[in-house]
Amino acid sequence: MELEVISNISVDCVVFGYDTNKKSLNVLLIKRYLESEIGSDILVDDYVLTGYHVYEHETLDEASTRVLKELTGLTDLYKKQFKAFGSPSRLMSETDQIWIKNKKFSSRTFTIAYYFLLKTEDVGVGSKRYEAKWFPIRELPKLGFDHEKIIMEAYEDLKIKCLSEPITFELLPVKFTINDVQDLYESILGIEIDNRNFRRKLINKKYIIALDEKQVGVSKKPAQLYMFSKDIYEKMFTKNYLISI
Amino acid sequence: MELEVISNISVDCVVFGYDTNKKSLNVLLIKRYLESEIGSDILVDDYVLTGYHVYEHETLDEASTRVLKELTGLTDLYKKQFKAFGSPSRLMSETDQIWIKNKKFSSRTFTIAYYFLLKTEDVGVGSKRYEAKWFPIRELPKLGFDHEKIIMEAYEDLKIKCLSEPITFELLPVKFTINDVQDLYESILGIEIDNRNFRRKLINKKYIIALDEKQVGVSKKPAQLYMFSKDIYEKMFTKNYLISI
DNA sequence: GCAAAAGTGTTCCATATACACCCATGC
DNA sequence: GCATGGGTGTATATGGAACACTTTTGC
Repeated sequence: MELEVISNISVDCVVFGYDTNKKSLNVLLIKRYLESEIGSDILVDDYVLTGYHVYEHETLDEASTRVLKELTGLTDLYKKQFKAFGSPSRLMSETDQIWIKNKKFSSRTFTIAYYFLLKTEDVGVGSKRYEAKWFPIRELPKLGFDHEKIIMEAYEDLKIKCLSEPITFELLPVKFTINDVQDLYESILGIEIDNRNFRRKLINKKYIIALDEKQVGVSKKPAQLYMFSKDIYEKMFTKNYLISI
Repeated sequence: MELEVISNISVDCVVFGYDTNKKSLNVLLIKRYLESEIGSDILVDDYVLTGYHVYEHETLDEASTRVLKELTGLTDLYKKQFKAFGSPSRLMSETDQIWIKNKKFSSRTFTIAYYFLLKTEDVGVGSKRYEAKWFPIRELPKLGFDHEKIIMEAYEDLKIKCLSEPITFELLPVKFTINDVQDLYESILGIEIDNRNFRRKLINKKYIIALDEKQVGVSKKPAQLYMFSKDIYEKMFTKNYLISI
């Protein structure tokens, strides 16, 4: 069977990358640029999410994994399908229409949106044929299609999810300090957290394991390093039915 | 513009209905039945979710609302889009293929799944051209397509969601007793809850309002009736950032 | 020695949990 | 008067929230 794309269905990937040094939660975006053939006016110049149409033989999950691998080379990342977007008007802005006509895409395309979690440093941006760039979640550039909406909905989902599941460790290096984790939560949630309470809470978790190692090469007191044990977490996990409405 | 359906995209609706008297959480399903033209063998005889293809002019939300209105006559229900399903194998069982060929549907259809919450008693089952029937969530019949999977994923989502948002009141009559609410949580979650603790918890909420009314027509001590005030809930609502991982 | 961030303890309060009996009503 | 489900109180334990100073290191 030939590889055949389904012309009206795509996946779009919101790639969240955390930069531990800059304490910045970022989104990976791709340049969208088009000049007119005559006069070389700039017709389209903005950013979009990475995404592509789904192939006939693929599941949605496979399509999203493929798209992400093409851009970053990475697989086995944390991934969540969080919402489908299919409003008739979602690709109807003037620039979107110019783009779609140029690329001969269908103007009624439904997209299934995923988000991925990784460390910003794990992506060799620019090594690929795409012009991809990290943007802090609070400093997004002009975005094409309905991608700003998609990013914001992914972010809302991430904010809720990080409160109840240990997905934050997908955004951190294997070895991290307690303060790294706190900084990350503060970045994601946009709040301040009391350091003493937060430390106590984390250190008491059995799946947060103190290593026999400290930071090196820092010009201050080197901090204790920890790791997260998914194994222990999953073994301990017991569903709780606390009703908090 | 003519009404034109998008042949490879549908919405499917998991309709949850709670029966306060029977203390039963139910799912509304539609009979799928087909006999062979010669010999009248039964080719297809099972149940499916209500759903239909999306029209060109519609959003996904509008399509789901339309489908639900056609079946139940109801609008303005609690609704959540919870997942898209698009595996190439999702409609590939033998009976599904017979059905699809008979109905001339596309065998690679993506569906965007929603769930709805309502009171079983609000639906006049049988009043429509569909043969629709309620089934307790733990006693589902043989289901076509991948609809058992869809229902189970909707149910998992509902279980999580009812712990943190007051969506349970969508499943109860306007006036309810505290024990009604407890029974509902026990039905959804499949657990037992301590009555004294549960009562105290609920009665202390400002948005649970004691009415000047008691049950009538019961052959026992009539219980105090309460209502839920969405207004008060929303005014009081403050996002909490409790990290419980 | 100084700048910079790491690390540390205690008190108070809210809320979850465990647990068993009396009460009001309709029949 | 009795069956049925409605309704009540207390003690304990756990964990969150508030709060400020000392320590360690590299330079």
